[in-house]
Amino acid sequence: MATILDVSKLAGVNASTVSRVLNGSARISESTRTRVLQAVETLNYRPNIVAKSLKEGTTNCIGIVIPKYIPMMSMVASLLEEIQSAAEAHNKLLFIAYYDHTKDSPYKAIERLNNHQCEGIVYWHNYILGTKNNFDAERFSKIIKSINIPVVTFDISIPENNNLAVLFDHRKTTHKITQYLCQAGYKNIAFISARLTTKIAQWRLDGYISGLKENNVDFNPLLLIESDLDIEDGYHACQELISREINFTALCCFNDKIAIGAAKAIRELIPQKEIKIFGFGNDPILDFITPSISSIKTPMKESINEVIDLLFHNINDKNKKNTALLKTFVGDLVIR
Amino acid sequence: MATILDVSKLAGVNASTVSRVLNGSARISESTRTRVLQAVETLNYRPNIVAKSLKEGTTNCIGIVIPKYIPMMSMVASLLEEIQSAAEAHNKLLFIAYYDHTKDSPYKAIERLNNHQCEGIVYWHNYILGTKNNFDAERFSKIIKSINIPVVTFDISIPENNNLAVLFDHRKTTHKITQYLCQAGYKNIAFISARLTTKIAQWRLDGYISGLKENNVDFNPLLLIESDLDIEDGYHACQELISREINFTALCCFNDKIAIGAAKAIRELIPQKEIKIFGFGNDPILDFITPSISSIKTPMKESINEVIDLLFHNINDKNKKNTALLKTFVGDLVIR
DNA sequence: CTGAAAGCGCTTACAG
DNA sequence: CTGAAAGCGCTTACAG
Repeated sequence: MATILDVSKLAGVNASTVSRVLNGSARISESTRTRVLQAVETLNYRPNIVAKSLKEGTTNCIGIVIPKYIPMMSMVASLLEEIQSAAEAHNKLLFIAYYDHTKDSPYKAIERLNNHQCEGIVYWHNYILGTKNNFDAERFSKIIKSINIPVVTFDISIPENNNLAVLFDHRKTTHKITQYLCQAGYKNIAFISARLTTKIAQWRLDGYISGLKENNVDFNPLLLIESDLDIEDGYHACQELISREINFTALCCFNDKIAIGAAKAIRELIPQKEIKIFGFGNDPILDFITPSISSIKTPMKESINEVIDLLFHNINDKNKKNTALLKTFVGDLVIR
Repeated sequence: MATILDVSKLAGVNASTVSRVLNGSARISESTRTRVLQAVETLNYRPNIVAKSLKEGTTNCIGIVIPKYIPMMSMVASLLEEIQSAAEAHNKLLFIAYYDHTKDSPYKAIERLNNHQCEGIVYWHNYILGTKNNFDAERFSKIIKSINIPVVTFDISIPENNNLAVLFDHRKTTHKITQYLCQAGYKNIAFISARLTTKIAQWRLDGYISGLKENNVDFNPLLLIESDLDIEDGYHACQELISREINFTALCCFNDKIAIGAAKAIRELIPQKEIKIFGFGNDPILDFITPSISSIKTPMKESINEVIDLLFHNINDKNKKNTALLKTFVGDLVIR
């Protein structure tokens, strides 16, 4: 690859002049400019961004840390597309790092990105994975503090990180659902929860129970069942629920996949019953599933935009103000 | 951020010694090693990889270029996860860049990655987008040649790029389906195709027709319809097909989404008929759709592994041998 | 085993 | 308007 020196020699000028022509950072006589551009063309010269970065102390890169095995694939895709668009608009390139169930995985991902001199990082938390890898908020915030770039956390808030975070109110989510169901006259509302070892499942359960309570419906533990997160898991959980013979008339599921599995079990085992099913995520596929599945539409687009805003605002503003940075989103009911 | 000089001062040694301790590139006396590591710890020093890259002429980064609006979201997710794992295993970080329907988008994506000194690039082609942005193979191969790093192309082959590519045989795909259907006794096999302006649609159509021919079934143009790629599009295309009243008994669809939409139309409009439906991609959701949809399972895992092999093999081997690098995959039928 | 020096490819004050 | 020099933070031959 040609360097700036090669170009300068060919054009018969100093390297600094080439730099200035290419960056438009000074007035250059028309004749030298032409000669320089000519030489650039001939040599097919492209500036080495690594050298540029070292000199300027800025890499024009941002990073995103993503959990593996996300239940909603489409979320990853849209998050990535949005963040990448935003990055490109700011003329930055996007690094991507995954973390998984292994112990040090989330911290290492952040450190790798930081070592590559990213200017900012988005960390997407996943409570399910976080339970498996023993996510340690203290260790996490220590790392965030030790590196010197903004880290926006998605779906988790770290107080020591100035609450630079975008959250979903998981409690309100299920609360909205039971509220809706109770007011529509449903009383026996079953709930297929995620494993209750996870915070997120606990919050959702809390919303479910408090929604019932507000409508004077007693919580019946027999209507509650824990499940893993895939379609098959929902299918089996619902089978089990049905076998308890408590005659539920509505069913709230932790996510759309579980709901799809549950719908299948209902279709096969108790097709004569009309059961109102709720999922979470509002996967477009739901329009094509029988029996119908209502869902919660998470404001992905808005929340992602918020993440992006927070990130770039904090990259540009070195003097981070301690204002309220935390943004919380709730989903909307989509009834089918 | 602390630099290597800060560390060396604190430890009372030369910067080169710090470098050697950290890289294990020479024998160091136990006492200096301890002092250096101590200083590293105290200052929370992390080497600046940008400086290291400039010096070593290697950035430990690879890049991937992905089309926006992929029909199969889960493919993006798995491709990214696999490539990222491989990258991490090779101790490399992954850049991601998207291209879209705008004219210069794919070339620019590659150039951006190259300017950031990636050591290798994976380019994932999409024929549908390629039609919209007037993908120009000549321009593309010119760029690939002008940059000096290996570019592995996925789902397209560029001869001037040493055919460093992983392909799907789209023709064989539909050929397999019609072959199967004909031998199972189906004669009126409808086909919801993608827009025939795209190469990929033409290949699939070719496979469809030749499969029929081999089984002495005449191609009936009334059984063919063009469609866009989403669920709704499949729904409408199938409606139209049904309104033609040609009594098709089997239906081959360009992808799973179209098939899902078509299945809905069939469920609603002609529920009494038993129609054998085929999609493409074998989305796991198909197990939960009525009426059943068979599909083609693309060997994603294997093909991605092949991409990764080609990429890292060519990053490490500077003297690219002109051996057969092209790998072609065909999908398998999954009957439901 | 360790230090001093040179250099990776840029940019940018400083001169003129 | 342009050049010469210094320096970003590393690594690595070269000495000793």
